[in-house]
Amino acid sequence: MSEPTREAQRLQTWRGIQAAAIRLVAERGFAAVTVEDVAAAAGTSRRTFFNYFPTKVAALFDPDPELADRLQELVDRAPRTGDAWADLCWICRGVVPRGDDETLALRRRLVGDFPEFTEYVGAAHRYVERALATWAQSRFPADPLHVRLLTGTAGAALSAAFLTWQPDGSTGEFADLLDRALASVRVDPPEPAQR
Amino acid sequence: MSEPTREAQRLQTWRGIQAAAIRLVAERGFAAVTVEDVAAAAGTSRRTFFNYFPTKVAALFDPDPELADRLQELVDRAPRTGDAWADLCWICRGVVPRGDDETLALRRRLVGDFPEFTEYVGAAHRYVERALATWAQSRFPADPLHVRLLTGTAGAALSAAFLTWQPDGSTGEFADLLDRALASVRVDPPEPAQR
DNA sequence: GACGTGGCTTGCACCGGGTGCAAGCCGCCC
DNA sequence: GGGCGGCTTGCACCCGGTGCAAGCCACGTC
Repeated sequence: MSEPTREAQRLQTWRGIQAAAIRLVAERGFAAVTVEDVAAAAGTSRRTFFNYFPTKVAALFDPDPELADRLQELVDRAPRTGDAWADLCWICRGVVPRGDDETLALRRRLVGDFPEFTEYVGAAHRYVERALATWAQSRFPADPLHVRLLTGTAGAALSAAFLTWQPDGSTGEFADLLDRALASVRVDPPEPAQR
Repeated sequence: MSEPTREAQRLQTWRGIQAAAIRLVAERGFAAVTVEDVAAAAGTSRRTFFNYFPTKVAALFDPDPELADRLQELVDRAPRTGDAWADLCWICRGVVPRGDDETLALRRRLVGDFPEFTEYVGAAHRYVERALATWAQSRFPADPLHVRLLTGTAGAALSAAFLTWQPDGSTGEFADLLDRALASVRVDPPEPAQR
């Protein structure tokens, strides 16, 4: 057997746990699966589960480390035109590559099958929002209202598109839906406070 | 003493628990206060606490029943112009009466003192979002994307304004801030799916 | 004014998510 | 080969949240 370097080992168990979590929850529903179940299915201990994921929801929605890297890169390369909202949309579009809908469909089906789950959808995109937030923050350090409006609105558009999208294809490709959602919303710099 | 009708009694303990919760959390922070503490401070039992509030956060952010009634009334009276986003803004503005900033300031101070708390802010406005959602739903039953964009964006604006507002008055009145937030965002009907 | 119904409270027992701690295992580097 | 340090695991614990069943008492009825 090849040398199981520590890093590779870690990535592997990370993915093992996430895969187990998604599979089990898809089968039985969120409430009917305990962390212990997931850990066992992934061949680790309950305690180890929490070494990798801070919460049960995180196991379902935390982004694959490689994807997180890609997101960071995206943020770094974001354009800086005069239209901040347009730039933000550019990043959002980059988050969802066309065609590659596999895990997205899985997660979306989770929400469809178990509606109680909808309240976690916000958390699902929170890591994107965090990235957007640092971007916006670096761009408008003096205008916190603008920063929060930009990131919050982008998050709303993401969630709206995600919830409206149907994994059976009846609503078309997710990327297109997200485009429509982003196109119908606008955030402009708020006028400065009364002086 | 006057007759303690059941309804009045109930409202009183509801308010007692919420007041105790806000006070204690403001003093010690969210994590350092247990449900048992709150119940004891309110002079009831732990179990009763959960008869009134489904979760610990709810005790802090659930709207006073009378306020909830007012919100419902507001939704019923909302205008129905051709501009749905404008109508929605009208409702949002009605939620926050000018001048009456007391409990708002209390809650805002909570977030200021304990930043870990920020993630619950969304939950804080969720009851508003729910009301907006039914309104939007009744208005655009055939366009779920539009419905979700409207309510999600409105919620984002509310949260952004709430987080940017400073209870010390340095950012002016909350209602004004909310106005600026709402004014700098727009949601238009998404173009229909490709056909 | 007595009485029974039913809502509200409460204690109890239980589940399960999340955490600190300390011991052990083993890849890695010197 | 040997020690350092990261990763795993079990254990004990805290606390949020829930079902249940018993008791209490306001309220409507006669």
